[in-house]
Amino acid sequence: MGTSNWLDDNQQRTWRSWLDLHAQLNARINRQLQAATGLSLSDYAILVELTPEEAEGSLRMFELGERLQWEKSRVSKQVSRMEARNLVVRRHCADDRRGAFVDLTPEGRVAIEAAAPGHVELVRELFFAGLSDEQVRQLGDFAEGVLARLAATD
Amino acid sequence: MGTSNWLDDNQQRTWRSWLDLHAQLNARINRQLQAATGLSLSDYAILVELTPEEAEGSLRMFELGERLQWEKSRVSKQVSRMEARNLVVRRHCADDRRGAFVDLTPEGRVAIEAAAPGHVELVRELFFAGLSDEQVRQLGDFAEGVLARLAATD
DNA sequence: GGAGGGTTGTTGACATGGCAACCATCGACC
DNA sequence: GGTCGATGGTTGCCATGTCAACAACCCTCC
Repeated sequence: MGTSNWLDDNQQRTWRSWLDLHAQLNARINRQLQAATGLSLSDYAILVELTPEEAEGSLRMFELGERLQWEKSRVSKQVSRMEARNLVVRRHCADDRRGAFVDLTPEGRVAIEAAAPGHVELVRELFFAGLSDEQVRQLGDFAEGVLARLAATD
Repeated sequence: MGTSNWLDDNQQRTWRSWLDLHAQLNARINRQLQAATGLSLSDYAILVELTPEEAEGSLRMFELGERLQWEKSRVSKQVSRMEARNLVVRRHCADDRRGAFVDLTPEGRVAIEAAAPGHVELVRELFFAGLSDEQVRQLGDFAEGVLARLAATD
Protein backbone atom coordinates (compact mmCIF):
# COMPACT_ATOMS: atom_id res chain seq x y z
CA MET A 1 0.00 0.00 0.00
CA GLY A 2 1.36 3.39 -1.03
CA THR A 3 1.58 6.39 1.26
CA SER A 4 -1.60 8.01 -0.01
CA ASN A 5 -4.65 6.01 -0.86
CA TRP A 6 -5.98 8.13 -3.66
CA LEU A 7 -4.96 9.87 -6.85
CA ASP A 8 -4.16 13.56 -6.69
CA ASP A 9 -5.86 15.95 -9.10
CA ASN A 10 -3.05 15.82 -11.56
CA GLN A 11 -3.05 12.06 -11.70
CA GLN A 12 -6.82 12.00 -11.77
CA ARG A 13 -6.92 14.25 -14.80
CA THR A 14 -4.24 12.28 -16.60
CA TRP A 15 -5.85 8.96 -15.88
CA ARG A 16 -9.23 10.17 -17.08
CA SER A 17 -7.95 11.60 -20.30
CA TRP A 18 -5.84 8.55 -20.82
CA LEU A 19 -8.86 6.27 -20.61
CA ASP A 20 -10.85 8.59 -22.78
CA LEU A 21 -8.09 8.85 -25.30
CA HIS A 22 -7.85 5.17 -25.78
CA ALA A 23 -11.57 4.70 -26.26
CA GLN A 24 -11.89 7.56 -28.72
CA LEU A 25 -8.78 6.90 -30.71
CA ASN A 26 -9.52 3.26 -31.07
CA ALA A 27 -13.06 3.89 -32.19
CA ARG A 28 -11.95 6.47 -34.68
CA ILE A 29 -9.22 4.38 -36.21
CA ASN A 30 -11.45 1.38 -36.38
CA ARG A 31 -14.13 3.31 -38.17
CA GLN A 32 -11.70 4.80 -40.65
CA LEU A 33 -10.21 1.43 -41.39
CA GLN A 34 -13.56 -0.23 -41.70
CA ALA A 35 -14.99 2.44 -43.94
CA ALA A 36 -11.96 2.78 -46.17
CA THR A 37 -10.98 -0.84 -46.53
CA GLY A 38 -13.48 -3.17 -44.93
CA LEU A 39 -10.84 -4.36 -42.48
CA SER A 40 -11.13 -4.26 -38.71
CA LEU A 41 -8.21 -3.39 -36.47
CA SER A 42 -7.92 -7.06 -35.61
CA ASP A 43 -7.75 -8.02 -39.26
CA TYR A 44 -5.12 -5.38 -39.70
CA ALA A 45 -3.09 -6.62 -36.76
CA ILE A 46 -2.98 -10.15 -38.11
CA LEU A 47 -2.07 -9.02 -41.57
CA VAL A 48 0.70 -6.81 -40.24
CA GLU A 49 2.26 -9.77 -38.45
CA LEU A 50 2.20 -11.80 -41.62
CA THR A 51 3.80 -9.24 -43.93
CA PRO A 52 7.36 -8.69 -42.66
CA GLU A 53 10.03 -10.45 -44.75
CA GLU A 54 11.13 -12.75 -41.99
CA ALA A 55 7.59 -14.12 -41.72
CA GLU A 56 7.33 -14.76 -45.43
CA GLY A 57 3.61 -14.52 -45.25
CA SER A 58 3.28 -17.48 -42.94
CA LEU A 59 3.23 -18.03 -39.19
CA ARG A 60 2.06 -20.64 -36.76
CA MET A 61 -1.11 -19.87 -34.86
CA PHE A 62 0.68 -19.76 -31.54
CA GLU A 63 3.28 -17.38 -32.94
CA LEU A 64 0.54 -14.98 -33.89
CA GLY A 65 -0.81 -15.34 -30.40
CA GLU A 66 2.54 -14.59 -28.81
CA ARG A 67 3.32 -11.60 -30.96
CA LEU A 68 -0.05 -10.01 -30.53
CA GLN A 69 -0.46 -11.20 -26.95
CA TRP A 70 -3.82 -12.65 -27.80
CA GLU A 71 -5.61 -15.60 -26.28
CA LYS A 72 -5.38 -18.64 -28.46
CA SER A 73 -9.12 -18.79 -28.90
CA ARG A 74 -9.07 -15.24 -30.10
CA VAL A 75 -6.47 -16.06 -32.71
CA SER A 76 -8.39 -19.10 -33.79
CA LYS A 77 -11.64 -17.24 -34.28
CA GLN A 78 -10.05 -14.27 -35.93
CA VAL A 79 -8.27 -16.50 -38.40
CA SER A 80 -11.50 -18.34 -39.14
CA ARG A 81 -13.25 -15.11 -39.94
CA MET A 82 -10.42 -13.96 -42.13
CA GLU A 83 -10.23 -17.29 -43.86
CA ALA A 84 -13.88 -16.97 -44.76
CA ARG A 85 -12.97 -13.74 -46.51
CA ASN A 86 -9.95 -15.18 -48.26
CA LEU A 87 -7.47 -12.94 -46.50
CA VAL A 88 -5.52 -15.87 -45.07
CA VAL A 89 -5.52 -19.66 -45.28
CA ARG A 90 -4.80 -22.33 -42.74
CA ARG A 91 -2.22 -24.92 -43.72
CA HIS A 92 -1.42 -28.17 -41.96
CA CYS A 93 1.92 -28.40 -40.28
CA ALA A 94 3.98 -31.43 -41.20
CA ASP A 95 6.33 -31.31 -38.21
CA ASP A 96 3.63 -31.09 -35.61
CA ARG A 97 0.35 -32.63 -36.50
CA ARG A 98 -1.52 -30.58 -33.91
CA GLY A 99 -0.25 -27.40 -35.46
CA ALA A 100 -1.43 -25.10 -38.18
CA PHE A 101 0.20 -22.41 -40.24
CA VAL A 102 -1.58 -19.28 -41.28
CA ASP A 103 -0.65 -18.14 -44.77
CA LEU A 104 -1.24 -14.75 -46.23
CA THR A 105 -3.19 -14.99 -49.48
CA PRO A 106 -2.63 -12.71 -52.46
CA GLU A 107 -5.92 -11.04 -51.57
CA GLY A 108 -4.66 -10.55 -48.04
CA ARG A 109 -1.50 -8.94 -49.29
CA VAL A 110 -3.42 -6.64 -51.55
CA ALA A 111 -5.72 -5.70 -48.69
CA ILE A 112 -2.96 -4.78 -46.26
CA GLU A 113 -1.02 -2.87 -48.86
CA ALA A 114 -4.09 -0.91 -49.75
CA ALA A 115 -4.98 -0.24 -46.13
CA ALA A 116 -1.61 0.68 -44.68
CA PRO A 117 -1.01 4.17 -46.09
CA GLY A 118 -4.33 5.61 -44.98
CA HIS A 119 -4.08 3.98 -41.62
CA VAL A 120 -0.57 5.18 -40.97
CA GLU A 121 -1.49 8.64 -42.13
CA LEU A 122 -4.31 8.81 -39.63
CA VAL A 123 -2.13 7.59 -36.80
CA ARG A 124 0.49 10.17 -37.58
CA GLU A 125 -2.06 12.90 -37.89
CA LEU A 126 -3.90 12.15 -34.69
CA PHE A 127 -1.33 10.64 -32.42
CA PHE A 128 2.09 11.91 -33.41
CA ALA A 129 1.12 15.37 -34.61
CA GLY A 130 3.32 18.00 -33.06
CA LEU A 131 5.48 15.64 -31.03
CA SER A 132 9.23 15.96 -31.18
CA ASP A 133 11.41 12.88 -31.57
CA GLU A 134 12.33 13.29 -27.96
CA GLN A 135 8.72 13.30 -26.85
CA VAL A 136 7.97 10.26 -28.94
CA ARG A 137 10.88 8.52 -27.27
CA GLN A 138 9.67 9.48 -23.82
CA LEU A 139 6.22 8.19 -24.59
CA GLY A 140 7.67 4.92 -25.81
CA ASP A 141 9.82 4.62 -22.71
CA PHE A 142 6.85 5.22 -20.51
CA ALA A 143 4.78 2.59 -22.29
CA GLU A 144 7.56 0.06 -22.14
CA GLY A 145 8.02 0.80 -18.47
CA VAL A 146 4.41 0.04 -17.70
CA LEU A 147 4.57 -3.09 -19.84
CA ALA A 148 7.62 -4.21 -17.92
CA ARG A 149 5.80 -3.72 -14.64
CA LEU A 150 2.85 -5.64 -16.01
CA ALA A 151 5.11 -8.48 -17.02
CA ALA A 152 6.93 -8.40 -13.70
CA THR A 153 3.80 -8.65 -11.57
CA ASP A 154 2.44 -11.15 -14.06
CA MET B 1 -0.59 14.05 -46.73
CA GLY B 2 2.57 14.50 -44.66
CA THR B 3 6.07 14.65 -46.05
CA SER B 4 6.90 11.04 -45.33
CA ASN B 5 4.41 8.27 -45.82
CA TRP B 6 5.49 5.97 -43.07
CA LEU B 7 6.40 5.90 -39.40
CA ASP B 8 10.06 6.05 -38.48
CA ASP B 9 11.51 3.43 -36.14
CA ASN B 10 11.03 5.58 -33.10
CA GLN B 11 7.38 6.21 -33.86
CA GLN B 12 6.89 2.61 -34.83
CA ARG B 13 8.19 1.40 -31.51
CA THR B 14 6.14 3.89 -29.57
CA TRP B 15 2.97 3.09 -31.45
CA ARG B 16 3.44 -0.63 -30.96
CA SER B 17 4.07 -0.38 -27.28
CA TRP B 18 1.21 2.02 -26.93
CA LEU B 19 -1.21 -0.45 -28.48
CA ASP B 20 0.23 -3.24 -26.45
CA LEU B 21 0.10 -1.24 -23.29
CA HIS B 22 -3.52 -0.55 -23.63
CA ALA B 23 -4.52 -4.09 -24.30
CA GLN B 24 -2.48 -5.44 -21.40
CA LEU B 25 -3.31 -2.79 -18.87
CA ASN B 26 -6.97 -2.95 -19.58
CA ALA B 27 -7.06 -6.70 -19.35
CA ARG B 28 -5.15 -6.68 -16.11
CA ILE B 29 -7.25 -4.04 -14.44
CA ASN B 30 -10.43 -5.68 -15.57
CA ARG B 31 -9.36 -9.00 -14.17
CA GLN B 32 -8.34 -7.52 -10.86
CA LEU B 33 -11.60 -5.67 -10.54
CA GLN B 34 -13.66 -8.65 -11.56
CA ALA B 35 -11.86 -11.02 -9.23
CA ALA B 36 -11.79 -8.70 -6.24
CA THR B 37 -15.25 -7.20 -6.47
CA GLY B 38 -17.32 -8.81 -9.21
CA LEU B 39 -17.50 -5.50 -11.04
CA SER B 40 -16.43 -4.91 -14.62
CA LEU B 41 -14.66 -1.77 -15.71
CA SER B 42 -17.91 -0.63 -17.29
CA ASP B 43 -19.78 -1.14 -14.07
CA TYR B 44 -17.09 0.81 -12.32
CA ALA B 45 -17.24 3.64 -14.81
CA ILE B 46 -20.97 4.07 -14.35
CA LEU B 47 -20.72 3.95 -10.59
CA VAL B 48 -17.94 6.51 -10.58
CA GLU B 49 -20.11 8.94 -12.52
CA LEU B 50 -22.90 8.51 -10.03
CA THR B 51 -20.90 9.05 -6.86
CA PRO B 52 -19.66 12.67 -6.97
CA GLU B 53 -21.59 15.02 -4.70
CA GLU B 54 -22.91 17.13 -7.52
CA ALA B 55 -24.54 14.06 -9.05
CA GLU B 56 -26.19 13.09 -5.80
CA GLY B 57 -26.32 9.52 -6.90
CA SER B 58 -28.57 10.25 -9.84
CA LEU B 59 -28.08 11.17 -13.49
CA ARG B 60 -30.05 11.07 -16.68
CA MET B 61 -29.17 8.36 -19.13
CA PHE B 62 -27.96 10.80 -21.71
CA GLU B 63 -25.77 12.55 -19.17
CA LEU B 64 -24.04 9.29 -18.46
CA GLY B 65 -23.58 8.86 -22.17
CA GLU B 66 -22.06 12.29 -22.58
CA ARG B 67 -19.70 12.01 -19.67
CA LEU B 68 -18.45 8.60 -20.62
CA GLN B 69 -18.68 9.22 -24.34
CA TRP B 70 -20.67 6.06 -24.77
CA GLU B 71 -23.28 5.24 -27.37
CA LYS B 72 -26.74 5.52 -25.96
CA SER B 73 -27.47 1.87 -26.59
CA ARG B 74 -24.38 0.99 -24.64
CA VAL B 75 -25.55 3.02 -21.69
CA SER B 76 -28.97 1.50 -21.90
CA LYS B 77 -27.72 -2.07 -21.87
CA GLN B 78 -25.12 -1.46 -19.24
CA VAL B 79 -27.72 0.08 -16.95
CA SER B 80 -30.04 -2.85 -17.58
CA ARG B 81 -27.37 -5.29 -16.55
CA MET B 82 -26.54 -3.28 -13.47
CA GLU B 83 -30.18 -2.91 -12.58
CA ALA B 84 -30.53 -6.66 -12.64
CA ARG B 85 -27.80 -6.79 -10.02
CA ASN B 86 -29.31 -4.03 -7.91
CA LEU B 87 -26.41 -1.66 -8.35
CA VAL B 88 -28.60 1.06 -9.85
CA VAL B 89 -32.28 1.70 -10.53
CA ARG B 90 -34.08 3.45 -13.33
CA ARG B 91 -36.51 6.15 -12.30
CA HIS B 92 -39.04 7.93 -14.49
CA CYS B 93 -38.41 11.55 -15.22
CA ALA B 94 -41.32 13.87 -14.54
CA ASP B 95 -40.09 16.79 -16.65
CA ASP B 96 -39.48 14.77 -19.75
CA ARG B 97 -41.58 11.71 -20.17
CA ARG B 98 -39.15 10.13 -22.59
CA GLY B 99 -36.40 10.41 -20.08
CA ALA B 100 -35.07 8.23 -17.33
CA PHE B 101 -32.88 8.82 -14.33
CA VAL B 102 -30.39 6.32 -13.11
CA ASP B 103 -30.14 6.20 -9.35
CA LEU B 104 -27.36 4.69 -7.34
CA THR B 105 -28.69 2.11 -4.89
CA PRO B 106 -27.24 1.55 -1.45
CA GLU B 107 -25.78 -1.71 -2.77
CA GLY B 108 -24.22 0.23 -5.60
CA ARG B 109 -22.65 2.68 -3.23
CA VAL B 110 -21.29 -0.10 -1.09
CA ALA B 111 -19.88 -1.79 -4.17
CA ILE B 112 -18.05 1.24 -5.48
CA GLU B 113 -16.69 2.15 -2.08
CA ALA B 114 -15.41 -1.35 -1.62
CA ALA B 115 -13.89 -1.47 -5.09
CA ALA B 116 -12.23 1.91 -5.32
CA PRO B 117 -9.22 1.53 -3.03
CA GLY B 118 -7.90 -1.63 -4.63
CA HIS B 119 -8.54 -0.33 -8.09
CA VAL B 120 -6.81 2.96 -7.47
CA GLU B 121 -3.93 1.21 -5.82
CA LEU B 122 -3.41 -0.94 -8.89
CA VAL B 123 -3.55 2.02 -11.22
CA ARG B 124 -1.02 3.89 -9.17
CA GLU B 125 1.23 0.90 -8.94
CA LEU B 126 1.17 0.01 -12.62
CA PHE B 127 0.63 3.29 -14.36
CA PHE B 128 1.96 6.10 -12.21
CA ALA B 129 4.81 4.28 -10.55
CA GLY B 130 8.01 6.28 -10.77
CA LEU B 131 6.54 9.25 -12.62
CA SER B 132 7.21 12.75 -11.40
CA ASP B 133 4.40 15.28 -11.16
CA GLU B 134 5.86 16.93 -14.19
CA GLN B 135 5.78 13.73 -16.21
CA VAL B 136 2.23 13.06 -15.17
CA ARG B 137 1.34 16.53 -16.35
CA GLN B 138 3.06 16.02 -19.69
CA LEU B 139 1.24 12.76 -20.18
CA GLY B 140 -2.05 14.43 -19.45
CA ASP B 141 -1.27 17.27 -21.82
CA PHE B 142 -0.43 14.81 -24.54
CA ALA B 143 -3.67 12.88 -24.05
CA GLU B 144 -5.72 16.03 -24.04
CA GLY B 145 -3.97 17.19 -27.16
CA VAL B 146 -4.89 14.06 -29.04
CA LEU B 147 -8.44 14.27 -27.74
CA ALA B 148 -8.66 17.84 -28.96
CA ARG B 149 -7.52 16.77 -32.39
CA LEU B 150 -10.05 13.97 -32.37
CA ALA B 151 -12.78 16.39 -31.47
CA ALA B 152 -11.60 18.90 -34.05
CA THR B 153 -11.62 16.46 -36.94
CA ASP B 154 -14.81 15.01 -35.59
C1' DG C 1 -52.87 23.67 -33.10
C1' DG C 2 -50.46 20.68 -35.67
C1' DA C 3 -46.50 19.37 -38.80
C1' DG C 4 -42.01 18.30 -38.92
C1' DG C 5 -37.54 17.72 -37.22
C1' DG C 6 -34.64 16.77 -33.37
C1' DT C 7 -34.09 14.12 -28.66
C1' DT C 8 -34.29 10.25 -25.49
C1' DG C 9 -34.22 5.70 -24.82
C1' DT C 10 -34.99 0.69 -26.13
C1' DT C 11 -34.49 -3.24 -28.96
C1' DG C 12 -32.66 -6.78 -32.25
C1' DA C 13 -29.17 -8.48 -35.20
C1' DC C 14 -24.65 -9.08 -35.37
C1' DA C 15 -19.33 -9.04 -34.49
C1' DT C 16 -16.07 -9.54 -31.09
C1' DG C 17 -13.40 -11.12 -26.88
C1' DG C 18 -12.72 -13.99 -22.55
C1' DC C 19 -12.97 -18.30 -20.12
C1' DA C 20 -13.22 -23.06 -19.62
C1' DA C 21 -13.70 -27.55 -21.40
C1' DC C 22 -12.18 -30.41 -24.71
C1' DC C 23 -9.37 -33.24 -28.20
C1' DA C 24 -5.24 -34.55 -30.37
C1' DT C 25 -0.63 -34.73 -30.23
C1' DC C 26 4.10 -34.19 -28.51
C1' DG C 27 7.99 -35.20 -25.67
C1' DA C 28 10.26 -36.71 -21.59
C1' DC C 29 10.97 -40.20 -18.54
C1' DC C 30 10.58 -44.89 -16.56
C1' DG D 1 6.94 -48.92 -25.57
C1' DG D 2 3.69 -46.98 -22.38
C1' DT D 3 2.33 -43.21 -19.24
C1' DC D 4 1.75 -38.59 -18.08
C1' DG D 5 2.09 -33.71 -18.07
C1' DA D 6 2.52 -29.93 -21.28
C1' DT D 7 1.31 -27.82 -25.75
C1' DG D 8 -1.49 -26.38 -29.95
C1' DG D 9 -5.85 -25.57 -31.47
C1' DT D 10 -11.05 -25.59 -31.61
C1' DT D 11 -15.46 -24.99 -29.73
C1' DG D 12 -19.46 -23.40 -26.84
C1' DC D 13 -21.20 -20.25 -23.76
C1' DC D 14 -21.47 -15.88 -22.15
C1' DA D 15 -20.62 -10.73 -21.65
C1' DT D 16 -19.93 -6.81 -24.12
C1' DG D 17 -20.16 -3.27 -27.88
C1' DT D 18 -21.78 -1.40 -32.53
C1' DC D 19 -25.18 -0.14 -35.78
C1' DA D 20 -29.63 0.63 -37.48
C1' DA D 21 -34.43 0.79 -36.76
C1' DC D 22 -37.94 2.03 -33.92
C1' DA D 23 -41.15 4.34 -30.48
C1' DA D 24 -42.28 7.98 -27.77
C1' DC D 25 -41.90 12.48 -26.79
C1' DC D 26 -40.28 17.44 -27.02
C1' DC D 27 -40.04 21.93 -29.27
C1' DT D 28 -40.26 25.42 -32.79
C1' DC D 29 -42.43 27.68 -36.23
C1' DC D 30 -46.11 28.50 -39.30
